[in-house]
Amino acid sequence: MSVKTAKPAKDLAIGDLARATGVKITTIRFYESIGLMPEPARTEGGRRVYSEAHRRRLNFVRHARDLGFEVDAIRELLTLSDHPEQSCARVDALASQHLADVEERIARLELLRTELTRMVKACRHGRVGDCRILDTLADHAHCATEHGAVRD
Amino acid sequence: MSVKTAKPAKDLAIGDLARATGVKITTIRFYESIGLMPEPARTEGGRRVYSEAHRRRLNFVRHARDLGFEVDAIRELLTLSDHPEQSCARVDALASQHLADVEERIARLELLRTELTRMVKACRHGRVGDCRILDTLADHAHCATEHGAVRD
DNA sequence: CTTGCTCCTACAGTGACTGTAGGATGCACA
DNA sequence: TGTGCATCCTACAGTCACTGTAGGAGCAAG
Repeated sequence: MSVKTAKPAKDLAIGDLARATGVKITTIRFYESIGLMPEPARTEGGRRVYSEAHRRRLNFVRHARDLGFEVDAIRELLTLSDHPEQSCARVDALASQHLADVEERIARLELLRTELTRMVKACRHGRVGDCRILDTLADHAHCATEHGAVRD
Repeated sequence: MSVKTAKPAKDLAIGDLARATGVKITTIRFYESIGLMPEPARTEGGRRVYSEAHRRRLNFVRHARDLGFEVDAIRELLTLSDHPEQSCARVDALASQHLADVEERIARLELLRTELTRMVKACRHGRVGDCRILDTLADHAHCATEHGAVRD
């Protein structure tokens, strides 16, 4: 009763994989060098040959990076997804922590936005000598970001 | 009619300057190496000696960094502030551009927050094999950040 | 056989610092 | 005058997640 849809198991060159996932060739090689992607098979000429499993894994990595997860977190998520019987509490914790980080960055950036908006509005478009923006930078007596700067 | 308050013109060691501005010693030396701070005088033993002018300049740099300005922008702001007769249009442009950058980053992070919140809420706290978070990372059919990822 | 695209390795560069090693200086106190 | 210790010095490697470059080799079509 085996179905007739023979899986093509199509091999992909690194360029094909790059196009299929939207990850640059150099980045794929970089992911291999840091162990995010396994070392693929090679042709006789030494070129990398990827499978569908590689494509799925790289998609996972890319999506996690798009969501801002750090490489170490992605490494852990990949390990976790290889153990489907375990509790997903750790997955939840990683995602929740990342969400908290994102929210903190938003909060800091909103303080920055407030301060910068005030600065820009104060500008009278005169000469540098009378510039309120530079005054603010020089004096900085009342800055919203005084305790705990942003540092991106 | 000269006033009696003789300016002390107090010299500062690098550690004093660090305490006065909240910038680490290593960072002060780094700013000197990239030309944000001028090379100070030295004692006979080779230690850096700073003046009040240095302190003011370093405060300016620190405040600008706290507000997220990049080093190149700060370099330009410093140059501008040395020419008080010029128009401050360029200062305004730098600050406005930076504000726009901050707002764009906020917008991107808010998309991220939406997506991450959805992911975390979908988690059923079961086993990894049923994890919705990992599903989202693997499939990623409907991601808000599909066009233009964050990359911090 | 040649053209031109794809791919290879190895390494340096990015930004804004931080950390470390190994040694010199300078000042207070005995 | 000695000694102990905080402060300071230079030089360089490490951080993060890539990106860019140099110099060459593989491979398919014309």
